[in-house]
Amino acid sequence: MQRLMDQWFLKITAFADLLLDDLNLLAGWPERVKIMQRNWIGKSEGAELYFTVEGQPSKTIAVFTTRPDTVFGVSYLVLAPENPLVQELTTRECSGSVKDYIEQAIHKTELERLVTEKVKTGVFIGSNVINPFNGAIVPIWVSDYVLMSYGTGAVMGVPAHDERDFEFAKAFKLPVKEVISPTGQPSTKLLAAYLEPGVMIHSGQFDGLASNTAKQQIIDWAVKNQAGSPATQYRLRDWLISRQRYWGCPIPLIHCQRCGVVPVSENELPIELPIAGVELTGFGSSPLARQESWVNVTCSQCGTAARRETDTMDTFIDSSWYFLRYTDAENCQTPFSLDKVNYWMPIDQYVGGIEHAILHLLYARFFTKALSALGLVNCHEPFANLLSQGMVTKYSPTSGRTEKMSKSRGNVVGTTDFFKRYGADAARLFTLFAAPPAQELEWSEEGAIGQFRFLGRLWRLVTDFVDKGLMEPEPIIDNTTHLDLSGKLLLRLTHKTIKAVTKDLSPECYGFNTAIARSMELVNALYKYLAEKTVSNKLVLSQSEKNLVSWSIKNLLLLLAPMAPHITEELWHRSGCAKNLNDSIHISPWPQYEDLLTLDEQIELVLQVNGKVVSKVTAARGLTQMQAQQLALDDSKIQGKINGQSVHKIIVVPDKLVNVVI
RNA sequence: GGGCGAGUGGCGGAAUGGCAGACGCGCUAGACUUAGGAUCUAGUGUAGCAAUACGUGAGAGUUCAAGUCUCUCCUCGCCCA
Repeated sequence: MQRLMDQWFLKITAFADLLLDDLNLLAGWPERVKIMQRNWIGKSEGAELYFTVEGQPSKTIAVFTTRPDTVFGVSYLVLAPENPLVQELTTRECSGSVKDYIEQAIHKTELERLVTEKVKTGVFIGSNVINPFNGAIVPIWVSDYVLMSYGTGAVMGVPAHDERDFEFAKAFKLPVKEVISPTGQPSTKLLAAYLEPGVMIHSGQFDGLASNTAKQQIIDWAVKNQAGSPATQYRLRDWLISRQRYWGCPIPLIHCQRCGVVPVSENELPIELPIAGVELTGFGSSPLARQESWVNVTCSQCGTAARRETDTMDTFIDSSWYFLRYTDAENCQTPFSLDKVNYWMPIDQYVGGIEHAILHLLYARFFTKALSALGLVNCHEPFANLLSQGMVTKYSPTSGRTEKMSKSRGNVVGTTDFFKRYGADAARLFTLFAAPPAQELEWSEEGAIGQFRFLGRLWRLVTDFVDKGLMEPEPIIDNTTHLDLSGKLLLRLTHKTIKAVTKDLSPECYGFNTAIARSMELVNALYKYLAEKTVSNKLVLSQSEKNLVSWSIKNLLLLLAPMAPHITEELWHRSGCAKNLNDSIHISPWPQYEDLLTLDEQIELVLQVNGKVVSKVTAARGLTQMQAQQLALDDSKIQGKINGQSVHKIIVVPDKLVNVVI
């Protein structure tokens, strides 16, 4: 059941164009979020056309349409049940059926009314209108597929070129008049609405034009003849902020008999919720309305008795600007100061769930634009970069499916127990490792324990090395460093890892999962290297090798620090890398790599015949095209495949692959 | 019904148009151990003893070369109606 109520709205529609256009400024936002916002705002351009009521030349009905080019195909007009014109224009003979119809229509929700598959309902109200373009007399109907809140609450019915109108006409045997055809020739029989552009027919002086061209000419004609005007509609509605709840920020307005609606004066703000004697019954009016001592106040303008507004605000209000308060949280005078808010805003990186793609992010953008228009903040957009992370999911025993983690689904995992057993670093590492951040993440206890094991490996690697007295807190790697082949490989892998992790952690990438995988590879390689250098249970390293391993470990810790902050800090101190007790790994400079040192001396060249891998050879890096070709042609397996056939061409991808096409 | 996204081993997932399956989980075998749900080593896409063949939802196309680009279809998810 719906009922009519006076409520408060914020006029977000006044910013519709700005909110739409400025999406183009948001290069750092995911495309799909911008698309959702665009659809939500739903700008459609077209015209309002005026139909004069037959027999009442002073009365016209305005309809909004995106397809003025179909106006010659109008076979009826439909009013929304709530449209006041229904009462005015219903004839006495029709009043009974119209009244019954409206009675049942207002009990339906908007969603029910707009379902397209649903059988169309409606009744004729007895009056007719005149089509200003061709003078045709068409009947006025009332039907619930038209909403009062969109456009003018009235639409023109063009069954030949609109799906819903087609259904409606079929249901009530109304004429279907084709006015646009793909070929310019009338169709023999229309089995469905034709929605595409085409050539105008049965449209008087517009016949033969392309329908897209005719659109503008029809609007021009309407303007010249006072039969309409260009118009733009938005799907976006004004933001209803009234809630009939106790928990919420009171709307700071007073209803005065004499002055009307008056804002509460600034020195009386904020209005606090009454605490004593509040009953939360869940029935009837807002609990606040029953708090007489709170509700009864004096008008801040005239001083006579008045009543407070008892609606509270939508909580989206708070989330629309909290980030501005964060810039100046201890300010007692104003919500935030200009210099601080302008120093920090816009936010470099905002992270939020995809479920906020529309409402929260649109409202926050709206607030920023409104405050910007008032000169309270300089930026026009609050969030420069947006990462919309996926939801955490888990198998739910109640439904038997993997779904969003929530209390109601009974698939929540408490962090406290997990932290006690495995630590916060393991939990953090797992959530970063299990999937890329934008994707859904399925919680798995086994997977998280895997991260715990990895941290154990890291811990033993570092502490064993330190306990053996081999750690050099200030390792020097230069041209006095002499390394064997496996030492060179470890040096190179460390440079490669720094390069890869640095790229993975950059805002363009945010590949935390691969960053962790790279770090694991480095840990594995360090174990392998140390095992290789252990002879009959004794680890023997030259000074150069001690420096190498120390340097590698130090960089490894730095790379992992953002993702496993606690254990890396502890190891940083234990390994003597911290300068003093107050020093921290988290303020240490990020590791540097040398591109030249990431390159392998020997590479594996893949040899293909017709795109299929036939052989692989090890070769020096940087071979010329000719050298690589020759290498392939000399290979015995390649020769076997060629087997005397003529070679059409050879494609060489330097340092990667040679493809012999026969 | 519309919009958007995604389909890759037993599982989560890697892969500037250039060796599909990095890394991890799980599993298998072994070592160590009083013990193991600890640790270490090796193996692990499918079929096959093997050589090899086949493999990224299905089908077509572009290309010397397609998980990746284009088209059609199927399934799932999210948002909207």
